[in-house]
Amino acid sequence: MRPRLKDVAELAGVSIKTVSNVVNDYPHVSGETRARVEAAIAELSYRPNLSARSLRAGRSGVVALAVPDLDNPYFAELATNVIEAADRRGWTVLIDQTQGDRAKERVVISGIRDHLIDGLLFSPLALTGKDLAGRDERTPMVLLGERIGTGRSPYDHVGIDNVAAARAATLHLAEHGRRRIAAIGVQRTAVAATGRLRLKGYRQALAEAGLPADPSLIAPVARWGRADGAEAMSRLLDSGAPDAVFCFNDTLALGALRTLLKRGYEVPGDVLVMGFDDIQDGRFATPTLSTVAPDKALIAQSAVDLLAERLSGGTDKAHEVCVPHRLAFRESTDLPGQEHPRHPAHA
Amino acid sequence: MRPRLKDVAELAGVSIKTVSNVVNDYPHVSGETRARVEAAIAELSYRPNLSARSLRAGRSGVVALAVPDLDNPYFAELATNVIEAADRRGWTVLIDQTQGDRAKERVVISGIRDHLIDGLLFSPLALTGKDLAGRDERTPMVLLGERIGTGRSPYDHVGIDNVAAARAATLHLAEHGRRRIAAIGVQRTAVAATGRLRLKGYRQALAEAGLPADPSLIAPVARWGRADGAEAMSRLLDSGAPDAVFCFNDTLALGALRTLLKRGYEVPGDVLVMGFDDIQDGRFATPTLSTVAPDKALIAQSAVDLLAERLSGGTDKAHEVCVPHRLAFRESTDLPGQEHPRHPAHA
DNA sequence: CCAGTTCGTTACATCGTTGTAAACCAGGTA
DNA sequence: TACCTGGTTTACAACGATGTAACGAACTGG
Repeated sequence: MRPRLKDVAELAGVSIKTVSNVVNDYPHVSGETRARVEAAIAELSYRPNLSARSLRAGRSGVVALAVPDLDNPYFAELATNVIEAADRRGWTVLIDQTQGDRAKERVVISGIRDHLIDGLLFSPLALTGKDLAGRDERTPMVLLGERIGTGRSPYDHVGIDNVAAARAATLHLAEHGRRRIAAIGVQRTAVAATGRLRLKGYRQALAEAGLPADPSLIAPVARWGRADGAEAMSRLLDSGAPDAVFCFNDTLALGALRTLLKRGYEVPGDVLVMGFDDIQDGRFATPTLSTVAPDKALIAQSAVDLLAERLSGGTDKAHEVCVPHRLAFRESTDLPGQEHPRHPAHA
Repeated sequence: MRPRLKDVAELAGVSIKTVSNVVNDYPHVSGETRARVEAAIAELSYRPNLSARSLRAGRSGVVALAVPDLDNPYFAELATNVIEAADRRGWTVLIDQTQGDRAKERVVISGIRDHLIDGLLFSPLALTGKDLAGRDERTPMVLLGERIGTGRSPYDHVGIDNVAAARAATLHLAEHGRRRIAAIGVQRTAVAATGRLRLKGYRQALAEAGLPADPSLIAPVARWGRADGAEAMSRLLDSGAPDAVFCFNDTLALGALRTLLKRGYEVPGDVLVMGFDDIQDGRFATPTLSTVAPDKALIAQSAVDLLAERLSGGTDKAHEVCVPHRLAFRESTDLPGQEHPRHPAHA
């Protein structure tokens, strides 16, 4: 079996506690004893039992990150950043995939892993305020991205200003003189707060630019995947072509781009395409994808910091962190005055 | 504080063990007692302490998945599948990112999380056989993808036939009559067994097709990202254009594709492009990316199954599982006789 | 009516660790 | 010599859950 403190203690001829003291760098251990214990530890290649430790300490050093789907590059990149930020604090990250499914999301917040995780970083899609209200508030939770419920929630939240970002993105399209600017990403069924906020920003921009709000230019989707974007774009083209399209995330945009190119439209010549999230794929698509770039590293870092504050018994008041974003103008919107190598085959 | 068995027991007026029996569906509990206990559990919303359980049981129900980088869609998709397969067994997955860094990989296999995880699913990049030899064999480990060392390793391994797959992919390019078939993905510095195997398959195919092995057509890269592929393609074009390119993974291929289109080449007209991994991005690139499609779900499932067998004290002999793959021919290689909508702007 | 069986419940020890408090052993002071 | 002081080490009791063995009660059959 695996060696325990007891085995090390016997081999070194000291008490269990002394070994524990050595392991934990307790100061008052004589050099000679320490050496003997360390030799014994090495010989048996002893490793502390983390389960016992966390039972004793009431802390496990593990936090959970719950996201809809790692297949989605945005969440994969977010997870990468979260894992790195957690690592800096010596935490381990455990990942739950909810598929954006309400039942699964409910399981995640229900404390199913209570006592295994010290905290939860949660990126919800389908939960309502009611679901949250029923939650036992034992394990601290920080919400990422989507804010749940309309009122003041008791949970820390990290996000970006979706309305402002969507507004700026849409305005950018309008500044190119485009007048039929479509939007892809509204979700009819789900709670989809994020989608609603981006829609709001889109509408604000249209109004600001003096453009009519044509409902036929708003393409609903079931999910935010590439296939959904492709299919939605197809519908838009069938029902009267737009001259620009703002997609609520990059995977939708890549899908839309695919449809456009496949059907012979030139991007950005015929249709401008703007995405949201700044996933890596967009930087290597042809044309490269203009997008809203949230500071993902900062989102992850802020979330981990908030959680750490909660864990150390910090403030009661729920914090609301708004992480900055910037717009990345690339070939798919071909901003004049900036250098953008046109695809020569189209030139 | 959080309720323990003891609190529930007191509330229900029974012993701790009886509550435990109810929680664990132990058969011999009278209906009346069970009801009372369940009521108490609900009232306190008691949750078992998983740390205590795993201390007692010697099992945590947590397995670790160590991959280079979730940013890479291949590993993100693999992780998705692993999490699903683990979920079916009631396991939780904890993710380590190694960045393909040898030091970090060594930490992962060194049992740093001994006793927290029951098993390890490991996708190594940089480790040598020597690193593995020094490992304490306490936590069962299953290797994914890369096989380590040349001889028989004591570890279970799940992978695909890289040589055969690369050979088939390259032959497909040759069958189109292309004679200057480049390869992107050789890594000079690292261990990179996978890259070597795919190179071997590539060479076999060239020989088989009676094509000369021109070393200037082999483009080395530092890593397997999009930027590396783009840059390698650029070098290939500068040093005498190839008429087809086999990339050792899809991100390299997407990078290469980007460079080709940016520099005015037509794909597949001027240059055929073939990738490896079948990540989702490739299906929505323009042109869509032909690729080798390993059965990722089966890889994940097999790995989890092997680990489960080890955990239940299974066989001593190391298992070697070879998961089937298929070739996905898409627009970037434009297989004649198959329907492939050409990009109308190019038609 | 009692031995034997089953059922429901319980006390206890244990998993491996660490905080607490107390014991121990110098060496120095009174 | 007796006492104190400080560093060093130790015994013990938790943390919360569960397997074991044993208990009393209710039931069976002879």
